[in-house]
Amino acid sequence: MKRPTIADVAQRAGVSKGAVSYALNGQPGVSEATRQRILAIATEIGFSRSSAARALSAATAGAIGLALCRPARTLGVEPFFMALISGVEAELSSRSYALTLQVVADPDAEIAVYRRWWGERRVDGVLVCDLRTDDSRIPALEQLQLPAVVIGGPGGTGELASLWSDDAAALTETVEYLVALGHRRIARVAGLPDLRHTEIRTEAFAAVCRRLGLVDAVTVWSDYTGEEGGRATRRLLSSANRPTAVVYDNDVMAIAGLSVAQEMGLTVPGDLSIVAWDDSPLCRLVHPPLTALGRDIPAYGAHAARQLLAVVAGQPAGRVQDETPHLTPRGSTAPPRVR
Amino acid sequence: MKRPTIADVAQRAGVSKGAVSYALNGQPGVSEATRQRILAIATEIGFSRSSAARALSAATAGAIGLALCRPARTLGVEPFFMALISGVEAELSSRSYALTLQVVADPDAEIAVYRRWWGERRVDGVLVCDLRTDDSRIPALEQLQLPAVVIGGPGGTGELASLWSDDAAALTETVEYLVALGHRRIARVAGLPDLRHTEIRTEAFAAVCRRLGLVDAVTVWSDYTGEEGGRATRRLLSSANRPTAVVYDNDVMAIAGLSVAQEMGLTVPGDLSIVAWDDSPLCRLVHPPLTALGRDIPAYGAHAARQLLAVVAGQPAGRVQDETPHLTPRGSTAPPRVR
DNA sequence: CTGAAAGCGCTTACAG
DNA sequence: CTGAAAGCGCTTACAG
Repeated sequence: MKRPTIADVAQRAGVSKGAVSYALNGQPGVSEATRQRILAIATEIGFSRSSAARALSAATAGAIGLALCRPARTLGVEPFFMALISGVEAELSSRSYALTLQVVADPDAEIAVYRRWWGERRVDGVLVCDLRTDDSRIPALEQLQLPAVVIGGPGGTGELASLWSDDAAALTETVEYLVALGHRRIARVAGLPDLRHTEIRTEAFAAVCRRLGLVDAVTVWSDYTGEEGGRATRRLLSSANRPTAVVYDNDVMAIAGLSVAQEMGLTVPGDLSIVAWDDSPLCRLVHPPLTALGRDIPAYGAHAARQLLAVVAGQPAGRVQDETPHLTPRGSTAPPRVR
Repeated sequence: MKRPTIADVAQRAGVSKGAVSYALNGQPGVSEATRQRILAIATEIGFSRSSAARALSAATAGAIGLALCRPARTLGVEPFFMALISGVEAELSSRSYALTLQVVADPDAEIAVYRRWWGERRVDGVLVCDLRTDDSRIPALEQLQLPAVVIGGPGGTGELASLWSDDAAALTETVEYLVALGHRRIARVAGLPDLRHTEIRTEAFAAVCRRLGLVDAVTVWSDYTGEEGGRATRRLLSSANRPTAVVYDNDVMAIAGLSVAQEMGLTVPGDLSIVAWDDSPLCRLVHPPLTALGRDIPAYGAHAARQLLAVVAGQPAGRVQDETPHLTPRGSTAPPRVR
């Protein structure tokens, strides 16, 4: 099947290629009647502009890039990324932008991808995930002047645009809720320590525990996998002065923690309260369903995409705050049973 | 930062743009010494070819497309797609191909996306997921002559290339295993009925149950969500002659089923054995860990990508069989407790 | 082995 | 409001 070109449309319409281009782009230069006729013909013969030709002459790729830097096994299990991507996608496709995805092994590889994308003019901008402490990707992107929106912060995003949510407030609210239930020994199973949001949560956790006088507050580090989350839980629950509540940095670890508690003969929430971060459907899959900190992830992705498109269009890079995660209490939290 | 072009490289090397192009493409037309010098200069000044210019002149997009047709909520929870994508990605990026992703609402929207991608020359080929019974995407792709590999089958893939795994054999093995344990009342919670692989599994289930004389074998339909999977399980377990074993079409429904069983006071595996399809890390997250039918999904994705690239390169469309899912027995299956 | 030139399909000043 | 033409950055026959 031969692909129709702009010349085919022009010929059919009896106008020049330039006129067709103006009509397609909604620019002045053609009368409204002509524009309508041209558009009708384009639709009729199933014409779509070559993205390559368009990119070459208009110097716009019509695509944005997302590089995911996590090992394949973590990527698969956490619903977070798919939810984010579906939101990004919804926003992009409504504006006829494509999403180019790449899985990378580490931040250096990710920088190399950005450099290549920039050189190839393959994307108009990128969405940056998993902001780290002292993140080498930030200066690299600034140097390339590749439009970018960092999903993360606040802080550590340099001159780049960013979209962040107030994890500190969410964590503080959670601890206050647990304390209100009567908990005094609260532990936290954190994600990777070099991620910026882990750091933010860790600081907030320390601050609220200090303020509320929780001396036994302990944070243990993990890597978001169920395996590690389970192991960390086993360690916490085996300690002499075991916690009566644990807050997990993602849902997968929380589910693993629940299963470890049950395996050790503890009742949830009687002996142990559990709170998960990221309220995916997984939290409602288990018994008891997990109390979780959640927010609308697809909306977050859509928001980031919209912001990136604005930056691509030349608007100044801003630091935008998204919805704060809110706590949905379910069956996994209750007052601690006296022992 | 100004992006270097092929002309910059040519000038630095003191050769023509054509020579640089030949050197970059590994084609004859330049001496080995010149080629090395050109490549060194290209690396030195950080040159990458414009994907747009390349696509326009070489008529190759350097990208393949993947349209995902599932509601956002299902997409997020099932680890299957992320695992598949990571495998696809690994194969593509090793060959410098990009992956263009799009989430669509239904098959018609998906066909529209294919048509647009084709018109825009945005992708060189597509990977087709979730093959349906009498799938309208197949004739549409055949008509467009857009290179494609259908992930699914056997059967129903028209003249297109396809990659399939023998789900019938896997399900048969599973039922035989359960019968060997002593189960006689086996139920199956199936995925969406119009998916080709659901149909294949349903037929295989009916066949093996007939062969082994299991008169109480029952299949109930669901939609892959935990919610529906849980509901289906509740229905099954409330029936007078409730099954002693249930096979689920994905891991999410199996986990929901486990939780429903526990909530109804049944012991797994004592009162009920559970088998999950798709052996993701989720299966090892719960207690007891789930016996599951699994295979290497990233490898499956990589295999499909490799096959698509071959089709794009002009090789004939074949029907390739991938690894058959194998059963990994864990704590959720045992001989039925006599009652 | 190398160079000059046409062409891929658009966009966009520039004249009319 | 419209047309003719240059140009985006490559690839690829075609001469030398």
